[in-house]
Amino acid sequence: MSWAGVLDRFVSHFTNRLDAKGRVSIPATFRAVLARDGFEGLYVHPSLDAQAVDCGGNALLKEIDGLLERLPPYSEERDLFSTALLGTSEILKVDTEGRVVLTESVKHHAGISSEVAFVGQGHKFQIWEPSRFRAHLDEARDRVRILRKELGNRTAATD
Amino acid sequence: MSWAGVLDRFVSHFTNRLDAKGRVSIPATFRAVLARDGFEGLYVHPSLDAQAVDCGGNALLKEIDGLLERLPPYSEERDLFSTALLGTSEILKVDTEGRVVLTESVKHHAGISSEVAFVGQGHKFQIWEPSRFRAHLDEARDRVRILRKELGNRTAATD
DNA sequence: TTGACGCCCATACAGTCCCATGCTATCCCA
DNA sequence: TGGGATAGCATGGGACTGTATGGGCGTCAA
Repeated sequence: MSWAGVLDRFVSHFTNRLDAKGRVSIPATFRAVLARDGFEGLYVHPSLDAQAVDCGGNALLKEIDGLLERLPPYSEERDLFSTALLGTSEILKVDTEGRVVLTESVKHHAGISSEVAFVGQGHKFQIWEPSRFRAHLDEARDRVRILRKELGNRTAATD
Repeated sequence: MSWAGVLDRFVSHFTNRLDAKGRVSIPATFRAVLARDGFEGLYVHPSLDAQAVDCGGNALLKEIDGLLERLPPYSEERDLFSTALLGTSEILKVDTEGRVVLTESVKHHAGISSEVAFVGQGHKFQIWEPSRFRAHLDEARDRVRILRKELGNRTAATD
């Protein structure tokens, strides 16, 4: 197995605690990916579908930008996307210890109070309230199981 | 901070209060973008399809110019657009603390009384009455979910 | 003169920086 | 191979700085 490119992706998940000031450490491995990406700070925006918040750097920003650029200026479509994507985004500062302060809106959207789950998703990662993430994960596993059965006839499942 | 490509975009949203003199602080991060843009003051005009006011600097002006240029000269269409966009525009002065005084017409169009929501939209930002913005945002997110599905075939949507 | 506006200084608070601590996993050497 | 030294990481907390906000004062124009 080749490890090339692995350092560029957010993988695995970690749970860290908020301190009294509302700070939480970004997992060191995620920080390394962000550093490679070259983005200063942490770009975040509430997920449209889940009670989670998408986080990342230039890779995530580029994805969003690419979506917006396809829409004609002054179209209502574009304003809607800008509002929903850029207007709700935030750029969090990362302190020298690699921590961020989550804003109220971020915590509210994800239902976060004392702990935060960081979940790698390749070019980005998500933050969740830990118990909600567990529930989400269980559901996802179930659906994967079903999907794999359906695919079973056509493809050999990899380990 | 050294955010190439990020500092020149309006991102995130903030809510600030009007003081007794009718002044309101432009969020510091937005001021930084305006400074980079090089525009003196703040260019504003009522949004065409929302109860909000579009604000920005040279980048916004350029977009408006570009839009008008694409319309046939001396056409009724062009007259209408230039009236709606340029005729209702104002250039607000920014004081040494980074505050502006909103004109009556601006406040009236957006229904602003005591608080102002600043909403980043990339090359420009909008100002809203906060509760109206919340409502608009809910609607915008709903519609983006739908639009994204329709666009799904053509673009890689964010998940 | 009065009222609106620009300019300047004052202040509270949140955000940011910097240094300290405990824990764990890793390394090194006997 | 075991056990102590070491380095990296999550976490805590004090000090300071920038930002939003409030208010005073002079200026210019009706």
